[in-house]
Amino acid sequence: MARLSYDFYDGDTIEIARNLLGKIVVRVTGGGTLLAGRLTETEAYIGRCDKACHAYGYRRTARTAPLFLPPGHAYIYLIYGMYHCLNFVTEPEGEPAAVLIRGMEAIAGADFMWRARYGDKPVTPARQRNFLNGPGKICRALCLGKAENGLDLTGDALFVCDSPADIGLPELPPRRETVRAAPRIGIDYAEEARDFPWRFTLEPA
DNA sequence: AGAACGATCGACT
DNA sequence: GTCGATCGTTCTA
Repeated sequence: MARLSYDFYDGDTIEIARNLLGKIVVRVTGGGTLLAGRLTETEAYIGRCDKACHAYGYRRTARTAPLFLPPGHAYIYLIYGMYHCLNFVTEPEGEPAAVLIRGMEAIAGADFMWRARYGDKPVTPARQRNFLNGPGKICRALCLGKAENGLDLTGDALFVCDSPADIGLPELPPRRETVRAAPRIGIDYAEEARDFPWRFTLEPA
């Protein structure tokens, strides 16, 4: 199946965060279930210059080690003791940086993801609105946790492709959309980096 | 060894 | 809008 290669991730993190919007994240679970979502929200984190990045100033610890892997790997960490966040490692190897995956629309395996998020709870408008609009929710839906930290994004368990056709699904109807840049969420401690407009969302034009 | 702190979420006023 | 849950990671000593 066609997927984005190493080269896509080997570059400027902000550019990649924008370029990821509209792309299809594909996850194949341990049980072989195909899950996919269209990316609608991302954030850039760059260790070299960004106090909000876990690897700010090239800080290298057990947790940040995956950020020093070559571009095109997954960085997944536990936050607030109960949620995981998925990132794609970017920049040339040795530059710790990544794109946080914050939002997507279900493309494949929606029923499986719903169950992973809500169990048997019934469908409600509120749950539909809040289905996949946060980093912790996405990891829950895609069954991503500590075990998947460091995964190679050119492998078969987790990757990104340009369109649903790349995984044998029908193309989506074209939509008029624009990219909005805004300050990132939940990093008020990060001093000047708090205001960097490195959060990108895909919105109706 | 102990303390402080989250790149969040869902329940609730 | 506010607030508590919950625990691994990191830092200090």
